[in-house]
Amino acid sequence: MPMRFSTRTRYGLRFLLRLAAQPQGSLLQLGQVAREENISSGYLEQIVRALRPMGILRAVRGSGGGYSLAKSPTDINIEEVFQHLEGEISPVRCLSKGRHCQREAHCSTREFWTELDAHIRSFLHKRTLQEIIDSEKCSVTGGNHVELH
Amino acid sequence: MPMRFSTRTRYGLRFLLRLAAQPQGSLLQLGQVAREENISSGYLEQIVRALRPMGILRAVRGSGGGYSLAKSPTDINIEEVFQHLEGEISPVRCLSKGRHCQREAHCSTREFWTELDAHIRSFLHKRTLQEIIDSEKCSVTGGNHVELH
DNA sequence: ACAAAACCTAGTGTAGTGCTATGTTTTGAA
DNA sequence: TTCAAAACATAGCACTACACTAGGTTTTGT
Repeated sequence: MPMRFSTRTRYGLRFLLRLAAQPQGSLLQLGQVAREENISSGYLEQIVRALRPMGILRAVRGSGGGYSLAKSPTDINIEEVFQHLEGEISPVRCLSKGRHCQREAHCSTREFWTELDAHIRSFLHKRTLQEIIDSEKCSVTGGNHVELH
Repeated sequence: MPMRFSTRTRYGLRFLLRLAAQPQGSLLQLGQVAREENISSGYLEQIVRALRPMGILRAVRGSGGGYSLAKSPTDINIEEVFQHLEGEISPVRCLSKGRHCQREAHCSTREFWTELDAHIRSFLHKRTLQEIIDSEKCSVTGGNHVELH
């Protein structure tokens, strides 16, 4: 039933959006996000760890610490974010880099999967974090905080 | 790591392509496809069963029976095929029909997921089985039949 | 009658998801 | 200099979905 992004990707994206919503330079604590988004903080820590190599996070350790964005949301590419969170985004395994499919040479569907892969990737590649912020509905009715996870 | 289509979808598509490659009206046996594509015939039967409600298959039972396409490949839509094989194609669960997500009203990412969903769907919706046949490479080197599954 | 095909259902090993538990290290404040 | 609060880190575990296998039944040509 999948062909789905995991919670890792969904939660990770939401975390980044929270950071982006903060005033420039101010720190946001992971625990607070976890509480507000109703996500286990231990789990969220793992997710955030996957993002660290990207270099888009500034972390301040110790009491009073927290996270902020190290780059502007306009410079944070969603394809790259998803690659770090999801690991890989190919719609079929034989397109994963490093993989070598034996059918390759005479596969009747490879061309199709390649095109689909490119189509999805190009969508993600064109997007930045800022664009997701911009596309948010203005009709945020706020108030209750019953979330799903 | 997924965000992947399952083998059901991949095998099912390959089965349909085999049928399409047959001369008009002639029958192709599932067992033969299974052997040639190196797929378990029991598993392929389950997959083919999922396609039956679509009405694109003509099955002849009994000895000497087999399958053929009940529609022209130009009239077989890939989105519909995938929906039958995969069950559902939403990149996130909360977009599945019938599902009601509690975050819906104030979700900062819903708009984004909706757009991605539409983007993938439109790609699949535009395609027919015939177009996949046409996009096959002509460089089919044939000969060896070492397949992966 | 028999074989060969389509048709059908239940069960099963494995991998990956979505966590929890349990730490260690860093740092500001008392 | 102790304490608490934060980031940082690793192992393990329950559950689900995937990818099958096993073992049938029904239909039909020879």
